[in-house]
Amino acid sequence: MKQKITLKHIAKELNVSISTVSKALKNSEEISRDTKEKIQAFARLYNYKPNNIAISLKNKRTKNIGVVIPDIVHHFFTTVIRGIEQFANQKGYNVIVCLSDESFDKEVINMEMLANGSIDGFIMSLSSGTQRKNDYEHLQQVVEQGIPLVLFDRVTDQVDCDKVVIDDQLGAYKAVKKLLEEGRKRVGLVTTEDYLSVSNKRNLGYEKALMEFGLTYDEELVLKLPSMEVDHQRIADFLANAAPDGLLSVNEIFGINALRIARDQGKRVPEDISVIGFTDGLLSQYANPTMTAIRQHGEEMGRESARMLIEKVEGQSESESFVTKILEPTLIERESTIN
Amino acid sequence: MKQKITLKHIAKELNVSISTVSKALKNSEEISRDTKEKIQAFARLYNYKPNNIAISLKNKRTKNIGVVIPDIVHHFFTTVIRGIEQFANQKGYNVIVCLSDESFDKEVINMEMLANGSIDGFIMSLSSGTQRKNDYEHLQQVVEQGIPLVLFDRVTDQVDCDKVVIDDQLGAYKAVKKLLEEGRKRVGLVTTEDYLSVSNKRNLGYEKALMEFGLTYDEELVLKLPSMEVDHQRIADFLANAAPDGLLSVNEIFGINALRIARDQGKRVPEDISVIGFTDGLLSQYANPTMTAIRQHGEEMGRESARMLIEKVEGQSESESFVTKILEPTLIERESTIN
DNA sequence: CACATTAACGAAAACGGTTTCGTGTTAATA
DNA sequence: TATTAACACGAAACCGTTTTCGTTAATGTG
Repeated sequence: MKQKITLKHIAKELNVSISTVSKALKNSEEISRDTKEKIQAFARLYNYKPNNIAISLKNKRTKNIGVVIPDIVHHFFTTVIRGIEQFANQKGYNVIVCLSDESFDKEVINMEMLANGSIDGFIMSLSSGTQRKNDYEHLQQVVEQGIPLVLFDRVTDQVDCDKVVIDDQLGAYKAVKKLLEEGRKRVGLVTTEDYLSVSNKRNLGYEKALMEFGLTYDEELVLKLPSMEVDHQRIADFLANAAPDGLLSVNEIFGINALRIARDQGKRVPEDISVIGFTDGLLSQYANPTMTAIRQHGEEMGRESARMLIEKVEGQSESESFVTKILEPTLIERESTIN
Repeated sequence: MKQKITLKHIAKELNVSISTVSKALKNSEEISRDTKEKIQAFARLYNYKPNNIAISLKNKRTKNIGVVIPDIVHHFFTTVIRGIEQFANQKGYNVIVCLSDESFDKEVINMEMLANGSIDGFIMSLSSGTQRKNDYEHLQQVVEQGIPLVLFDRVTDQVDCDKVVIDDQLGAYKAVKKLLEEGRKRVGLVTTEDYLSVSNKRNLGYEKALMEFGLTYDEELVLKLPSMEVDHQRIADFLANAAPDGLLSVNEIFGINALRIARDQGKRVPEDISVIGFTDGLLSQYANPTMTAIRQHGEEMGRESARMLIEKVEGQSESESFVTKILEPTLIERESTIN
């Protein structure tokens, strides 16, 4: 087993000091050509690579960024990670992924683990547990310690930091407008309970579009599910009782299920009911019929988050200015609505 | 901005030495009750947390594990990561995710970055680029340096290390057997070119089942796609020309597409053609018709990989014994086959 | 020849911990 | 009273780098 070689080894072997080796490998002017060549050759021969940990300790910079997300088995988050990776990697950063599993406690634990020197900054999306609890002390702490933080998608205005979101209200508005322009009269909404920031905004967009078309918000047409779990029965009952002729779902999975259930109930899609779902993941593309969707641009969101974070991390500027970047959602029309 | 507090700060503030503080916080017997209480109270008050990097440097253990996978926007890998996270987190480890993007070069770069002290061990699945190139030097190097390595799913027997796979051959065999038992006479296979280890084994299982039913391997019934890209045209041509009445796909996405294309060609599924796809991700569950699938047990694979890796990392045993854990694939029957 | 300058290198501190090995003080023992 | 053991703590090495600040010897200058 070839143990990793250190400066000390090289120094001893070549009868020079550690500092000389260090300088030689950095091509310092201080060291003579002869010595540098000798040392560099030796280092190359033994495949010397500096120890990241030691360097991190010295510079107080790890070149790691911590990403904390609620769930990874979720196409949207997965595309965001890809975007983050893309940008971060190219800048020489590694990505440490932690899953909060939608739990406040896990979110806190993960952040505390990472905040003790393991990372240079955080990119995160709040767990539903955290949004429900409405407690952001752990984020405040991180910010106070001077660790850069970028929030994406599920954000809160109770924490001052950089943020990247899509215009959720606009997205919902676009979708509902599309449905109303099709001539739908009873446009329903499948959403989660109010604690989730994004759902909230999407609900607003839904209302706004209704108003604009002279319709009023009808509670009967809104199904609020308590969690991310798909509750088939409640969706089925909702579709049967409220009898919507258009439907917006705040996420993909509810939308896909609604689509299926509607068909099982003998409704034709899109003739009897047209459906639009948020996110635009693989399921929307491959469902039958394919589902019209609001694209959230996860990859761009990830890249942008990484860009903003790394700028803060590397920026010497102590400027306490935070920006919120708002991406525009795109309506992708497919078979579940009328073209 | 509250800067993180260190042992040195506490020591100075309390007029004791750094060693005393360190020992006191570890509740060492060496330190008097009074002093310990004083120090511990102070540390708690200022929310002292030891610096991970410093500890890592000292113990030469980072409590990080590196996961290198070809792609993250892929349900299977995503479930594996979740399994890894689950186990690793509970053991106090963080997970650094790197994407090779199916590229040999990126795989090498990522591993080299991490191998210089950033992680205690690797869990990885080979990129297609690597399998195509058939070059595993970077893995050999890691192993030689004494860094534990666990390969999962896409493995190679050219590297001696722990491995976790499903019995791909058996999976394909089960699927094809199911199709043949339905009475299918022309069972086709959609696969990738031979360089991918898993595809290879699945092809073998396909052949084995055919043989067992007295059929011979017919090249016309096998479509080998050159990459992971979905080539609609070739799939359509294949379905039209070879006219299979049963189909196994080595991955989900090819399967789903084949299913769609077959229907577009006027074929009824499963009456005219029944389809089984590997992986069993969300698409299989939500396709229309839902797709019968070979479940790969990604989460279990992840947990198992993490378990094996951490055992090696923490095990003092220099036992050079490597095991390959083989998980049994499960056939999940759905609408795309006849029950 | 005395002095200043420069080239080439090493010693040591620092990053933030852990840990081994003293060392001074006090109390117990002979 | 002299010896010893236990107690409570500090000094220093160490992990692997980087970097500042000497230090030495050779060279150049007047």
